[in-house]
Amino acid sequence: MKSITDTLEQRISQAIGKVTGQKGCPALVSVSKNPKFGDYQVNGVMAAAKKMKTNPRQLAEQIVEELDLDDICQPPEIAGPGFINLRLKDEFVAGRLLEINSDKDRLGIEKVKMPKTVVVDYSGPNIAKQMHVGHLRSTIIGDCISRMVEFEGHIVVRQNHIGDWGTQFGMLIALLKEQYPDILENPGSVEIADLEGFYQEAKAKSDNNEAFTQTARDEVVKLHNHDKDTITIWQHIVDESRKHYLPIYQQLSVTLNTKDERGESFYADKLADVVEQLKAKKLAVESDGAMCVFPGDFKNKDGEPLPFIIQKSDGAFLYATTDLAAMRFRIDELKADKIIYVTDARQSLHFQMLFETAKMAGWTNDDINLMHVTFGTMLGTDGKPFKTRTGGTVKLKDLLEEAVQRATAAVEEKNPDLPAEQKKQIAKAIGIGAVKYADYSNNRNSDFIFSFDKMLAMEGNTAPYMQYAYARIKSIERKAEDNGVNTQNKLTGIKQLAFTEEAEKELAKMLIRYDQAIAVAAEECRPNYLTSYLYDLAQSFSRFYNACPVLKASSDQRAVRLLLCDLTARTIKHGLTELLGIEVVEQM
RNA sequence: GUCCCCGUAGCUCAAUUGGAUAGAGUGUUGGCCUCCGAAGCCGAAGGUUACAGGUUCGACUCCUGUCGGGGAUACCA
Repeated sequence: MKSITDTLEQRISQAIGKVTGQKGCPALVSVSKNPKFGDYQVNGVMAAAKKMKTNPRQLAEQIVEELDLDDICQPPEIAGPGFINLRLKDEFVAGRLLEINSDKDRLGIEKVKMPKTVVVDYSGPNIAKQMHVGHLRSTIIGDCISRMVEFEGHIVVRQNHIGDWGTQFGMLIALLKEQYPDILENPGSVEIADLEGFYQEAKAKSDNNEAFTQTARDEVVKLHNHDKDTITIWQHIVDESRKHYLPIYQQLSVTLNTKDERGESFYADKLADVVEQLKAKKLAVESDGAMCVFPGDFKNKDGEPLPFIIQKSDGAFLYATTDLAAMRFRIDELKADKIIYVTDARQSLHFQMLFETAKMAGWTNDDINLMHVTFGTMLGTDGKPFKTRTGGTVKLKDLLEEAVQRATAAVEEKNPDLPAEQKKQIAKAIGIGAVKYADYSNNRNSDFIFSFDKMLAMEGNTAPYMQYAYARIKSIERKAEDNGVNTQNKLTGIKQLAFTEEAEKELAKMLIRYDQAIAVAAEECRPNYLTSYLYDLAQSFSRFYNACPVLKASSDQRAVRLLLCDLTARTIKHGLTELLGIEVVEQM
């Protein structure tokens, strides 16, 4: 079914067009902030009046004359300088709820009619090292974007642009060869249990031992020349590394898989061609020994044109080259209509130059939407970059473990009598959910202060609050079941409902807005719009819960209220598990 | 120097991109459990949206400038 905002937007825009005789005067329908102004408000009349050089209130009256919204709204009201305020009819709201109720999978939300191919580039860990907190935001924000866009009905191609080809692999290969001289005979027998330790060891040796440094350099050259033995060892390191980061994706309920990996190594043999073509197009020129493109009018600190360096003076390629190759692959082979890059804000200049260069080269055009989705830095409670007490980087694994541990303590305190296995599962859902939700609920552009205490707080806009709201509803349904009322049986095939209490209506109106929340969050790539909606919904439910007894209500009322409970639970569950990748629990 | 992001209640943050009286949480404070899970709900207090101009019916939002914080800025990614 079509979203209410879209329906209203369409009909009212049409009426505006008819009255003014002009195209391009959108109705600009939005949800009213203040209930005094109804449920939805039309903001576009003032702009249209300006265009027509006419009185906005009069224009609004003419538009209202022309409007037929009787099936949806009560008679529209004109207010202020020329707003049109709309109040939904109870019957319409009830009808919507019944439609949502009858669609178990998609809660009545239509798929887009014209699916696009959307490439989402996110996570992208440097796999020589263990994943640390710096990877968290890209990983989960990108995952939520992928899930939302996919749910809308677009074709999402996830791309995990892993760092698997850098110079650091030279020293890892050299060290592995040194420690296990017979590794080539049986690479599978060698395990790297402590990836980070192994990296540190290689780095220390590289810093202090010239002979080793030279060997490492030689290995890089061999790697890039596809030397068979070196490639074998490299592949082994990649495989070992994968054993470390795939479980973290799994723990985070991140949808990335091995098949989504398309890292630096994949593009390695496409880089020379990128440079050749840019040279042929006369875009790349030599400057200070390096091959550079000078896109746009970016300046360096001396006020001179800023180069986008695609080949170093020693002949090596850089991430600019790789990103250009990747963009060509995504547009030419993956047929991307849109590419979303989820990386921190510090890389914004790089992406501006990348996009500009690709445009100059004719590798992309205005039909392809290139979007750099930025996010701020993760800070500690002291406001400084998030580090361990000793100043090291925080490993993602440790961070998640601590979150689960803290959640375990909370569950133990609140609900000690649950079976141990269930407590464990709840603690995991709460702990991991808290970490993810805290990040999602923040505006991604702001720097984000990481605080276990805040995110695990049981009150406020947190994962536990959302999970609690869900668990409470499930508790009602269990109680109903005990009284011989099966909620699903009761609600299947329900044909009509009537609201009696204000709290019921408020909750119902929240429920029918879920599609709009997803649409906006996906469009802007802002998960916090979604969490914000879910939180409003949960609060709306809590008010309803306090005001309207469900099980003790009369039979008719009970049916309406059970439906409201069930749809709330399904919406929260869908939002959390399907779109945010956060588990819900039946009890907590 | 140039460019980008940010500056909103004591604190942590929103504000659907130009809409009406700037909202939540937390903290402070007053109330609500013989009633479906109080990890909850209702109320009070708390603001010159850093500052100064400008654009217009209307500005936290757009433009100009100033102050303050962060980041980027030639061969790491």
